[in-house]
Amino acid sequence: MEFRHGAGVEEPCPVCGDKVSGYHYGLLTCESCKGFFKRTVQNNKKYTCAQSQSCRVDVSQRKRCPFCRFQKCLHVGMRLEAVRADRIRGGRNKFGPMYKRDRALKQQRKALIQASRFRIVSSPSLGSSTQQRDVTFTCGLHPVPILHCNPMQSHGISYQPPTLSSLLPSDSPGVQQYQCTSSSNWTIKSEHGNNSAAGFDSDELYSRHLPLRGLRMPQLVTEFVRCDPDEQQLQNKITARLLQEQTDCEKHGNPSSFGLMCLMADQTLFSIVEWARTSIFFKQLKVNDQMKLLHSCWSDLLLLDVISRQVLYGKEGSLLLVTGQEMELSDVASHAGVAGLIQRGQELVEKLHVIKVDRQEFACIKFIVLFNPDVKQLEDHRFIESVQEQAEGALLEYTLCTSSHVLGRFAHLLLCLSELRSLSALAEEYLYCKHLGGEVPCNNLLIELFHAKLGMNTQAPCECLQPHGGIKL
DNA sequence: CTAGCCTTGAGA
DNA sequence: TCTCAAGGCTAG
Repeated sequence: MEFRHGAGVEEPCPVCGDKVSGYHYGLLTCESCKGFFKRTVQNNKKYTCAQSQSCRVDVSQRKRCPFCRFQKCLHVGMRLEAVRADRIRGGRNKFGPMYKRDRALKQQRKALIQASRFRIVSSPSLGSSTQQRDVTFTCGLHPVPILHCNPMQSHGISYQPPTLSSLLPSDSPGVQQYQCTSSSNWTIKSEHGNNSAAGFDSDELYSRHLPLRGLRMPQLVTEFVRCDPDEQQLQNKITARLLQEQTDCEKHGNPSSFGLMCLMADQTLFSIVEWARTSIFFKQLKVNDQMKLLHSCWSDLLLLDVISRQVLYGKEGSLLLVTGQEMELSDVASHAGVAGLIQRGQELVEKLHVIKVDRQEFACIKFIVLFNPDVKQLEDHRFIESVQEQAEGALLEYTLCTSSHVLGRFAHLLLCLSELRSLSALAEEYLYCKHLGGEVPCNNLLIELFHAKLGMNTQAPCECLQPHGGIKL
């Protein structure tokens, strides 16, 4: 039977990714997984896995290992008790109200996301912000005011960072079993309310006017936050690396503040790659897709890292660096070529600060940015799209729980994300000018990623896009 | 054994 | 009466 209820129709089967045909045994699945689950339970089948009980289950390989397929059915939340012991056909079971709630929730979420997107597309303020791009953007080579302490070397540094491809695992992680594949396993409320598949009570979604900060949040948000590195550890790590660079290169003349900033950005990019590499969902992607995603969004993530630090820990009027040091914003902004960028960045920080965006929301936004299904030639496009949808859904549910404004906060965050992307494009432009002026230290990840992105945009083959390619500058 | 299609029947 | 999630059937 075709699934004809509108909402959720585009969602893939959480077990194998095939087309969903309706609610079966607790959640939306495809016809084949429904049949497989029924046969297994009715006939009390016992399977064994010839491998390590972590076989990939997708449309093409679902027949290979029934053990792992059944494990995945249970993992995503299919209900044994929905298979009737008496085998009586027809009628309705006790899950009816649960399906109804889930459908309503999905529809609500879809409508809210669409409404938010519509607002973004039609927002005149955003249109103008993109048009405000500084066409007279100068490529001035004046040094950016330096930090208050620890001036560090940048010119002439024999800096040899690993390439992006060497930071990512060379083998395909695709063989790993998906660990958390469907939003269904935490959006469906169990019949009795206290034993939903992953602990999230969908009734909370309907009491969105109550301030629920501090109460249970969507499990996916918890998962996203768990992937985030500890700020203090990150600070220590990057400071140590930069100090090492400094001692290695003390003999190479006067330090350039811009070069120093590049090194800092470079180190931050390493930490971003490390974050992505070890994050839920991302580690399940093939290396080619991982590289394409990172090549596409590195500058957004880098800027998001800077901005989230200002919002969460920063002080007004100063720029808090990843090393914990502070710079006077007026000093930074006085530098030719970045004034517009700094001002808009500061406005964005202020907006996010006013609405008190928290770690949880930044964690979701990072996943929304990383899992961009618009990136060209992705192998696992459907999975990437579903992760972005799940991240958007998690953010929406979180904002519904924490804000009294149903759509306002979520829409506002997406608007800010749009502004972030616009700003990061501007920052790339600035970096490109600096690069042409020979001011960006060579052999750094920043430049590798920058060139990779240029290659993507022009659709020209770029060696940096190759999984095992190195830096060719 | 799989998976697409068919039949059934309680509840809205 | 209609819906749709159960179980059943069967070709491949």
